[in-house]
Amino acid sequence: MNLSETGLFRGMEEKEIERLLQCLSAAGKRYRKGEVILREGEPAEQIGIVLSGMVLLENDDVWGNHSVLGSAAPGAVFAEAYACIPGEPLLISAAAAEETDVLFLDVGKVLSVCTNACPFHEKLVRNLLEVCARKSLELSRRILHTGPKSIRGRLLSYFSECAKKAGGSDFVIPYNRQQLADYLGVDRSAMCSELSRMRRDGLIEYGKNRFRLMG
Amino acid sequence: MNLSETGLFRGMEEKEIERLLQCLSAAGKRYRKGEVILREGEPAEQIGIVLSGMVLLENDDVWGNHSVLGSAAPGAVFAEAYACIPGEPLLISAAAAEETDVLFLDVGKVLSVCTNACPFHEKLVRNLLEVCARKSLELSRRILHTGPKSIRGRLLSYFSECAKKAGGSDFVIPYNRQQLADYLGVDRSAMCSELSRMRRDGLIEYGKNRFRLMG
DNA sequence: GAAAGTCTGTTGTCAGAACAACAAAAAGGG
DNA sequence: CCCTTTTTGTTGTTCTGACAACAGACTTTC
Repeated sequence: MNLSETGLFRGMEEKEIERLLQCLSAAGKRYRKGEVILREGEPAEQIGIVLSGMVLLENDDVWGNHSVLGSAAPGAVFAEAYACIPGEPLLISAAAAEETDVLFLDVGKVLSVCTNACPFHEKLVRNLLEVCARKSLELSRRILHTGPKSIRGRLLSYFSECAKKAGGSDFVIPYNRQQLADYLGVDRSAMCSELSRMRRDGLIEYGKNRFRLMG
Repeated sequence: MNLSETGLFRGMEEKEIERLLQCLSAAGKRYRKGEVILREGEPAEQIGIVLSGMVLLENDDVWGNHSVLGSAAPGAVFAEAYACIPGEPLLISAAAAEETDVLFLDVGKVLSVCTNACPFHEKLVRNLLEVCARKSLELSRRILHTGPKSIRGRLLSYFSECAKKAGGSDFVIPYNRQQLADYLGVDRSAMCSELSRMRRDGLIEYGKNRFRLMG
C-alpha cells in the first residue's frame, strides 16, 4: 500500500510522509480474521489506516442485533472521528474481516498544540477534514439504503450506488451475504430469497460477490 | 445566537469572528416553516449555521419513503460535509421545521489556497474538523437507533441517548410524532400505538414532546 | 482426500409492522 | 370565538420479513 495514494496523505511527497509518520508515532500491527481491532466503549486516541485486508465497522446491541456500519478497504481510514474528539468512547467496534494490516497514527498530537512546526501538518489537517467529510457521506448513504422498508428496495438502493461507483452495471461488493444483510439491516435468509426472486424477475444477475444490475 | 458559542467559532474572540465572517462572505437568510433551504442533488459550496429555529435534514426516495437523518438546532451547522468536498451533490435536503434564520459561510475559500494570511483560519479549520467528526457520530447514532427490528427497541435506544444527553430521565425531543417516526424509520401510527403500550407497561411517561424514561 | 467448518440458498410458520381509516385533541387564523 | 388545519391517538386488516431448520456447495486443514 502506497501511502501517498491514501486520502490522508494525498498530495504529499514520500519524504514528507516519512517525517510525518515520525511525528505521528506510526505503528503497524497485523490482525487475524475475526480479530477485534478496536472495541466499542473504549476511547480511541489513534486513527487507523488499512494497509491490506479489510476492516468491518460493526455494533452489537443489548438485544443481540448485529449491525455493520461500513467497511474500510486498503488505503481507507477508520476511527478518525474519535481521534478528532479526544476521550470520546467508541460507539462501534472494528474487526478484521480477513488477515489485515493496520497502521495506527497519533493524530491527536497534530491537532492539539503543535509545538513542532512541521510544515506538512496543515496539509494533513486539511486531508483529515476531507476524509471525515467523506466518511459522513458514507454514513448518510448507509442510512439512505436502509430507508426503504422492503428488502428489495434496500438491495436496489445499495446496488445502484455500487454500479454508480463502479462506473458500470458490473460490480463486486466487499461483503458476504451475512455482512450485506447486517449492512442493510435485514435477515440473511430472507435476503437470499429476495435475491433469488430478483434474479428470477430479471432485475439482477449474480454469483458469489459479483453482481450485475440489469437495465 | 452568539457565534462564539457555536462549534465552528469556539474559542474565538468577537473581533476575530467579525473578520472571519468577512473572509467567509457571510450572508444571512430567513426561511418560513416548511421551506426548503438546500435541495437534494444540488451541489452546496456553502456551509449553514442555524441562528434561530430548527432545520431538518431529510430525504425522499423514489418509492416515496421519507427519512429524517437528523436536525440542526441554533448554533449547529449543516451541509458541512459537502462544503468540504467541492462539487459533491447533496444526498439530502435541508428544510425549515419552523421559522428559521440561517447564516451561510463560504468555507471553501479558507480550505483552498488561502492567500489571505488571516491567522484565525487555522483555528477555523480545526473547529470545522471537530464539527465534522461530531456529525459523523450523530449519523452513527441514528444508524444504531434503527438497528433494533422492533419499534419499541428503536424508541428505547433513542430515548436512552436523549436521557444520557440531558443528564437525567426527563428530556424534550426536537421532533413531532411524524418526524420521530421518520427518524426511526417506522410508521407513525404504529409508533403512536407502541408509545401507548410502553406507557401502559410503565416504561415511559410523556406528553407532547416531553418524555421521561422510568427506571 | 476425508473431515470439519463455513457460506449460501430454500422452505414454512408466525409475530409484528405497515397501511388505511377514522376520532379526538391541539394549534393557528380570520 | 368559531372555523380550519394540523397533530396525535386508536383500531382492525393485510402482508412482509424475521426466525428456525435444514440441504447443498464450497473451503480449509490435516
